[in-house]
Amino acid sequence: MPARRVPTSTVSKPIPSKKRQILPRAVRREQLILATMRCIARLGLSSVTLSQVTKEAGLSQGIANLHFAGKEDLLVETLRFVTGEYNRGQVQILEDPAFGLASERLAALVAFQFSRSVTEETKMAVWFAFYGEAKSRPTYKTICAQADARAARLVRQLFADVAQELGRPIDPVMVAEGYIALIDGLWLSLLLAPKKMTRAKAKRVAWTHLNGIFLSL
Amino acid sequence: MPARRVPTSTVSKPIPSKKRQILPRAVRREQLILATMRCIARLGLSSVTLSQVTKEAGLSQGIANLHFAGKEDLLVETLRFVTGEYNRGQVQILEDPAFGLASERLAALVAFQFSRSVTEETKMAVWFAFYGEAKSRPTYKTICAQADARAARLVRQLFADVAQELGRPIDPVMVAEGYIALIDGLWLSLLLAPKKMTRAKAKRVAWTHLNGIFLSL
DNA sequence: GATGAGAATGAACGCTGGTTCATTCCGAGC
DNA sequence: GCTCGGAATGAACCAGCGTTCATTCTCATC
Repeated sequence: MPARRVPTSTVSKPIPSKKRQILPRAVRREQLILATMRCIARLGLSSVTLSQVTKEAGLSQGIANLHFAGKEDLLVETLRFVTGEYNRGQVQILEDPAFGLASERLAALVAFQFSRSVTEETKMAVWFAFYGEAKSRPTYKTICAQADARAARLVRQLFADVAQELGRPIDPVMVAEGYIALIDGLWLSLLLAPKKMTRAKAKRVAWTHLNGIFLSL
Repeated sequence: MPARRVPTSTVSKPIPSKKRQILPRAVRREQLILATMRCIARLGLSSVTLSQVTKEAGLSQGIANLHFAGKEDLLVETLRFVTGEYNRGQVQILEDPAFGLASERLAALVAFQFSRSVTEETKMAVWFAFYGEAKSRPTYKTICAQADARAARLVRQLFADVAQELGRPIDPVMVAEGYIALIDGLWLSLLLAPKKMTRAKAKRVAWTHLNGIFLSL
């Protein structure tokens, strides 16, 4: 059974409409956040400028400060956007009552983590750009830590269920830690060396790991 | 048998000497590189300024441009410094003729990868700061890719040896890919959540993974 | 001790980028 | 169709940063 489709946004440039128009605050904020993501992926977090972002969004220079408290706030909201989207997708799978077996749920999780939508180049570039700065930026660090903690909790629960289902005495905490680290590392390969690491290959590596964990003697 | 000690630098602030003095170019360059590392760890790659770096090094404003082609060049050399040091350490273990068994070599590798010196906060912060920007900076990307490729080659060879030694039919390429991803992910945890992920725990997670790979049925 | 080559300094310069705000103009409500 | 609140604009402002270079000072050599 394939995992139910999780609603995720795609980050591509919209058609430019020449005429000035007034739109709801929420729409403008999202336009700017998506433009920011594209800019981060193209230029890197340290070279993103507001004039680049607003040009990318097809809007005027000053608009970022109209809908966000400033550049830093826009960046923080961009990070929240990415982590929030991922967390919602994960929750949707891990709390979906449609799954009968925990192992099916695990299969859905793996599929989700290496789905096109999650491993989209732009999103992963944003993700790791913020991770790279998180060490020295308390705000980023907090957001990342919260997202990680939420994700870890779900994965631990899932692994405990799988272990019970298979009658295997594993330590869910340690195993979850390892699995999450593996996924992070695979995403990094996917981002930096997409020629060498494809989605399919990454998925196979993840399964090899899981088999080693759950089917070992 | 413990792995032979690999010579690695520690990144701590030197005693400030008030008097102006003339030192060899190589010394000045290293001073500046080490100061840059500390600044990146403290401020993040996107907020590093030359006046911060030179102040950290206890030197004058213009000195960076005297010994490096410019700020960008200093940053690139800093990245090279970190990747180079890691690669040399790895090579030293994996080509040390003193090891009899491949599995002992593997144990030494794991010990090295989670040694104090390698997992020093400052170095890992620098490492991931550059990885976060690598996507959008061809120069960084190239250096990271070369370092990764060198590391991967060594690990593949080692895994092939271990597999043969244990009489296990594994695919060294896939297994190496997975192991490397795991290590990267563990380093990330170590950097971002040192309260939750300690060196000892990370090592145990790595060994659990390896046991799953090499001792599974 | 004197001297010169060049290492080191740090003030000054120009540019870049975030922020501000006077002005423009959209569109909901009457 | 008119009007007015406020969304959107973009030029101007200014702080901060990288870079330069005239000047200072060190030390190897004689």
